[in-house]
Amino acid sequence: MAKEKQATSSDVLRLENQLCFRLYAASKEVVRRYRPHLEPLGLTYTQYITMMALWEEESLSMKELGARLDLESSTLTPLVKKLETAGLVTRQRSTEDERSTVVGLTQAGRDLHDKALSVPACMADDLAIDTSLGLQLIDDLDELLQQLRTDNQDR
Amino acid sequence: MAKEKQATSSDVLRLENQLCFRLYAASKEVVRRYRPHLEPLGLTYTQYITMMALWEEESLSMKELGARLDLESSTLTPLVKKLETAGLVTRQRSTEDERSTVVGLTQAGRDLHDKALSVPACMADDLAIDTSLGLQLIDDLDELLQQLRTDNQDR
DNA sequence: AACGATTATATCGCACGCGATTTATTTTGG
DNA sequence: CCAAAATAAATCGCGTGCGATATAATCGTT
Repeated sequence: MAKEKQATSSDVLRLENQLCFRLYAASKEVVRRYRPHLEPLGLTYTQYITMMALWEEESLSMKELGARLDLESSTLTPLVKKLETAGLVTRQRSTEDERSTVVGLTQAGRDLHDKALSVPACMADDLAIDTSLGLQLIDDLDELLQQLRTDNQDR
Repeated sequence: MAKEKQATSSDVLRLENQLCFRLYAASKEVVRRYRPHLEPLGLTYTQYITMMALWEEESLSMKELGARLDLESSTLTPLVKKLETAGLVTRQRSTEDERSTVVGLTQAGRDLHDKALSVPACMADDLAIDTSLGLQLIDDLDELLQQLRTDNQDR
């Protein structure tokens, strides 16, 4: 392997693998760290981001939820049903388009918002990520996601 | 900590502000993009990175594999058993420490390496990530992972 | 040597996550 | 106006992913 600065073709090929694996590892690690903070709320990470979307909008269709969370209906349907069973959300067919299912918050779901307010601060403490690194990663991940989604269209 | 722009409590909860969500979304998207390239090999992404580790080392214990891939034995055991069923790897108890299970490559597993060589190039084409963005993300994710793992120790 | 602690895997239960398919509803083109 | 295409959810099957626990082997201490 070349030791100097020069990038060989195998370096370039390896880049994709390395980037993917690091994303995969970092994502799993951060979600793992969420678990203890979310457990008192009775939520998993995916349920938590679903509730976050609803705390912002109060009510969203399954399609809108899927677009925001980047999840398929096959993932979302059972997940939202669990939240419904837990008494946090309601599910009902839209009156204007009966193909659409609208998910809304119950009072218990709204109430959970207050308890959830402490989660980001706890996570910030727990992760103890350097702030400038965090901000830079957010920017770069946004750019990555945008690049991934724009060239999604020619597939 | 204090910025000129004060963050409100609801800003803190906002989906778009969360590093974690971006990692989660980016990781899923990249793994999704791998799928069509790995399907001809009969591998999932997790199976692929497992085989990559073995193509590098020829033989690894379950513990070593878990450390490399950042996976628990509860994930790894069934996964490696599937690779064994597919005829790609062997599993046997270590003779020197019978607690340890050693995973090795079969000839079919070694042969698969050649077919897999084209995958990173296909992914590089497919993702079409800006090189400097990719390199920067790798560096930043490395730093993130290191920070996560060092303060893991006081938990 | 003995036995409690540690270590390496394996097992179990639960929750994603998605492609493929199905069902119900709306939209559209002739 | 109506059948075909498109759309929105739901369902199914399979493969992770992990915490909790179980099991077996080794280590450490006396």
